[in-house]
Amino acid sequence: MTQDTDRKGKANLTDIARATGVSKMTVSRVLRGGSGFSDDTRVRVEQAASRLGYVPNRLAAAFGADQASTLVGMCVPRLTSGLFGHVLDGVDRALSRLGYQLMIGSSDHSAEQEEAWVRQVVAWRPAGVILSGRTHTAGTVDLLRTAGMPVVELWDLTTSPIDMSVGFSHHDCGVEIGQFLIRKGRRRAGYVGALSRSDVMGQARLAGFEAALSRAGHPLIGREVLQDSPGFYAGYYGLETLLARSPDLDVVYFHNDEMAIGGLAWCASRGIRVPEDLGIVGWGGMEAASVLPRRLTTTVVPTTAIGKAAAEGLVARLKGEAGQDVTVIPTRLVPGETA
Amino acid sequence: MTQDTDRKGKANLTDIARATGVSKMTVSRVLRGGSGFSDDTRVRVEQAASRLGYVPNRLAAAFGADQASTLVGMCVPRLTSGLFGHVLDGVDRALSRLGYQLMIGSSDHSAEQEEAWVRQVVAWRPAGVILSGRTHTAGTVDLLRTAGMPVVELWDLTTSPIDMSVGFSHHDCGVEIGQFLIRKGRRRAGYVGALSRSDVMGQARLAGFEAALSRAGHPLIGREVLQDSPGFYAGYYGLETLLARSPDLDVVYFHNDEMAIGGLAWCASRGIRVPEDLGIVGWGGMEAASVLPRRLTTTVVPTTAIGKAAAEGLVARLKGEAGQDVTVIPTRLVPGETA
DNA sequence: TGCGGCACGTTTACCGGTAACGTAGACGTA
DNA sequence: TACGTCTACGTTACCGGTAAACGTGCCGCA
Repeated sequence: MTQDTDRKGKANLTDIARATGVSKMTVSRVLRGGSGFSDDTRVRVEQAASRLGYVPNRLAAAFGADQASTLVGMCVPRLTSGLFGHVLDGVDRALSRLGYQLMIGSSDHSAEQEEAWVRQVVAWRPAGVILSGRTHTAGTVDLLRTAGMPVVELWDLTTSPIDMSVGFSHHDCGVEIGQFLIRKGRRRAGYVGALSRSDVMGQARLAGFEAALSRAGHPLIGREVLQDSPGFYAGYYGLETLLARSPDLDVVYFHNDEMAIGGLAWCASRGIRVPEDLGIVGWGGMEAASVLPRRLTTTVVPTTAIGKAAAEGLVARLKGEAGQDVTVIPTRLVPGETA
Repeated sequence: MTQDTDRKGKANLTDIARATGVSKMTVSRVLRGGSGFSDDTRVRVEQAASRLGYVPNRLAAAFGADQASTLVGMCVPRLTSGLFGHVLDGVDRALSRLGYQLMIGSSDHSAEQEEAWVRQVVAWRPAGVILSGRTHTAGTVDLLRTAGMPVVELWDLTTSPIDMSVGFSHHDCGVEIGQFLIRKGRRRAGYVGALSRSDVMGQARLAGFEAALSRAGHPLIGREVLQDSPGFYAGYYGLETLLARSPDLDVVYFHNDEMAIGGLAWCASRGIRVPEDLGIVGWGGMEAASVLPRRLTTTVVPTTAIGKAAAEGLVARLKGEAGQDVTVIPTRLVPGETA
């Protein structure tokens, strides 16, 4: 009795087996909901388990049955990004519903930091890994290939994924905005971005934007890319700097909505009318953007859906279901009233 | 030679031992950087390890040496919250620098969902757990107490933590804003909030706010608490609803900055002058708030610092250093220009 | 010459689960 | 009665590390 009640917080299968008078294998079978035991045994095992405050040891289970654990690793560029918060949320909801646990890390837009994280996380023998973007070091790819676990690359589509890819094309977002602005009659476009380390995805949008403008015969006039985090301040001061150099722009494409809102704030402070004097275009689909006095012209990214699709694709592959290698989750251009 | 080069992605200590001609215990010591081996042995082991593409198995390590793993669990109310994104970032940076891995989950402001998550995560025998808020089920507390691992409750301070507490008092935030508004001559205050499930922390701010107003003899006139997520929309329409009922308010305290910005947008659309006709006060210290045409009156929360302090406190306890049980990270009232 | 001590190892046991296989008894059937 | 089959368990081995205990050979020193 004494050893029953003084739960030291560490009852294991053997303790339950002893208390019940069966073998620990039988206890394991009952607790995992298998078969091969009587109803009477099941009840006695369950009671003993709850009386002893048994907490299963997944470490031992995942290690012993050397097959897949229920751990999934995910690496995002920045944890402070509102967009990736929604992606994470989509992943987390889908995974926890399916009984998986999420390990996260951030790369700070550095492929080297991503590799360091992958090296750490692979040591935990996770069931699968979700990465952001398509730019990885050779070491990262090697590590994941030899580990032989499902890998989803999300956010920026690639036609030759390590394993699976979920997202959209950043380049095409830029192209779409470029064509849209040309149709709206804009002819003198500028760009304001921010480069935290090597954010290749923002660069891909810019490249698409430039390509579309050039094809239309009205190439990009000026650009201002700050070495700063892509937030409101960077947009505010970035626009100021850009217009000091190129005062005759008629529209500015921003790295994202936060920066575009910073740009709008700067226009408001200088009495510049939007969109009459200057068009302002963002990217990302921040919630804030849709409640501004004027709806921001931007590209809305279905963040939660991307996270959900990535998680579900991963789990499908784990269960042996043949899923698609590349899943496109389309973005949506919202015309808004600022361009 | 063949078995050397055909790495099936699963070399273990025994393989390296065989390749090097030493025992696996010696390999273990070398790879963990201990002592008790010659320089020659070290070099040969390291070379064999890299040649075989050895990836340590932390599952086995954490399980075998049944002492602490390097896993840390953290549960936040919502992954999509900008503030908690920064907290997560602070935790993640501190932990990864110290060699720990982060497992996350979200409770959606539900103590029951938090308990379900704790039950999952404790099964992984993490080194420690970080929770958000001070409201937990009895089951959660029990689980963590018997598991006997360090626990940090962050965000909302409690004087009787499960183990450790890092953050500030939400109640005091409300009191401070209440006193501030009274000093500024406001006499007819309202409140607009949103209640996603049981967000007790917003309620604590409201309670503090009301108490301060009542003590000053000018109690809260009206409130509007929406059953919605506390974003821009909720602030916009919440203010509209509140003012329809109580048109003569002279200041409104919002659940957070997002909602306050929604409120500002509504005022702008109706030609209501801020702060002359109506004061607007937020909470949280969103980056956006400081670049608005008028700086928002709000309380800035040092989110990253809280995350960092929580992670470092946890690790300090793991290393046996005696840390504080309760760490106060003060918030800062920013007067702004909207009240 | 013998002894202690150090540097450099090896051996053994074990963590807590799970897979694979073994087995006793009940029951059905030819 | 002999044989097969099913149910409800028990036994054993093993996953890949780690801790602790236990060898060695060589050195210096009394």
